[in-house]
Amino acid sequence: METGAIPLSDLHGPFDLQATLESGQSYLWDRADGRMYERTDAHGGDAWYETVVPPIEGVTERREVVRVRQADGALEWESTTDAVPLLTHLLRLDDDLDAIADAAPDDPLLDRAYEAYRGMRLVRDPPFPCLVSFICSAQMRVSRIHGMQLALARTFGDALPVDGREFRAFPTPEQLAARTEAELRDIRLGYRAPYVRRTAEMVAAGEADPAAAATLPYEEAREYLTRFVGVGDKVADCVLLFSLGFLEAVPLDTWIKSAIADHYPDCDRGGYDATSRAIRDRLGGRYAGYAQTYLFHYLRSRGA
DNA sequence: TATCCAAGGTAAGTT
DNA sequence: AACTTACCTTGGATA
Repeated sequence: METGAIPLSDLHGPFDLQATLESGQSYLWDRADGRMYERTDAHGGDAWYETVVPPIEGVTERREVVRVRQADGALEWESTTDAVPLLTHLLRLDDDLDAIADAAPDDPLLDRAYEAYRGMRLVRDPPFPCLVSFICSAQMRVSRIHGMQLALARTFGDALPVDGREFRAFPTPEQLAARTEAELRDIRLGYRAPYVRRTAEMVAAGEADPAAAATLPYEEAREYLTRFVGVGDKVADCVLLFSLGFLEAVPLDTWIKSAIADHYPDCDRGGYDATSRAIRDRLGGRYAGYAQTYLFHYLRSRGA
């Protein structure tokens, strides 16, 4: 594999790899030491993370393996290709985090969240794996959602031998569409099994394409994604935020709902659409999704 | 050791 | 359009 390093001094603002990859945004990376999501807040800071990336329009033409860790003020990487453009894309290294944090509204809770995990970036997952991840996320704990994606890759994905090791690609829409509901239930997807299968079938058949939502205005894009089975407003917002670059998207999950109840009660407008607009506005509009993700990680990881 | 409960919701059926 | 209910599975809490 090729190797290299990206000095963090090249970025706009700080960077925290562990917070970025273990904050419940992406479920597609695996931690090489097997200690993903463990509360070893001693530091865990220099662990290797690895993933297999599908072809991405304008970034990679083939499937590639990437490993990355944060050490000595740099992102060290190993990859089957030059990983600089790939990591820049996946980890949003071009985001000006200082500017984003500075533009955030003056709010005591949000200030604490930004302060606690400063350096956490939003991710940009490949669309189909992201869509499946969040279909699986319904009523699940973060660590189990991650386990489900690993199981999908191990059980149904292609093996990629590299340097004597075997990596597993996330299954393609065609591969998942070819499985039965029972086979998906066998790896403990539960009632999400038919949702994943049907959605994979829709994508494989060209009936709809999650990436196509990227060209639509935000609320139309959310509406578009809900055509997939198992995708409601919340899951659609997650895909828009964590894959398609809609930084204004605010997924209304259990944590943000309790934050609304406790801290922004006037933003509760009953339905999803209206509440979404109100909290998006309260969290700064354009980068409201960044604020949401900091709040989510802050509230969830301090066991409030 | 046994039981209960909630976990980054959604779809389908009622009112 | 707003409100109920069922849905797989399991780690962690409670008895």
